Amino acid sequence: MAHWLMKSEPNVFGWEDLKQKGTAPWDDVRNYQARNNMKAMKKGEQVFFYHSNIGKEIVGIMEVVKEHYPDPLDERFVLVDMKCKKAFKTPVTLADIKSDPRLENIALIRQSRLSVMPITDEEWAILCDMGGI
DNA sequence: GCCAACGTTGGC
DNA sequence: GCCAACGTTGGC
Repeated sequence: MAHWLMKSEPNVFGWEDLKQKGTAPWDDVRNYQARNNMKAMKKGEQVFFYHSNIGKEIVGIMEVVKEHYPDPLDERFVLVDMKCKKAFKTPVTLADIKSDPRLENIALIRQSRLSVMPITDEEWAILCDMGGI
């Protein structure tokens, strides 16, 4: 099973919004690399939720409940449905991630503008541990 | 508010 | 197909 990370600005759509809804479509991705990653997501895979701009931290884990389908607003792109799974006990900040040498190659740092990216199994385990779960 | 990184657009 | 101009993301 692959692992992923998705970014959202919490003032637009944050962890609390997903928690309240339970399940929600992940929309507004307008970048082909990010879209290709969304297309590769399989039902049941786990995804970190990262708050960009405000907070700059991983706040929890969600799960893919519906694999990619066309974006009704733009057929070049796709949506996936995500379910709120588990909040981190302690959010893991970008500063925390940058200061850990084990995470120096994480896509979050290496490709700072990418909004949907794969996370290695090793990175996943480290980040879950840092998040207290 | 600034700017680096980088993706997209459009003229040629 | 190249590349300059431009727009966007996202950290600082």
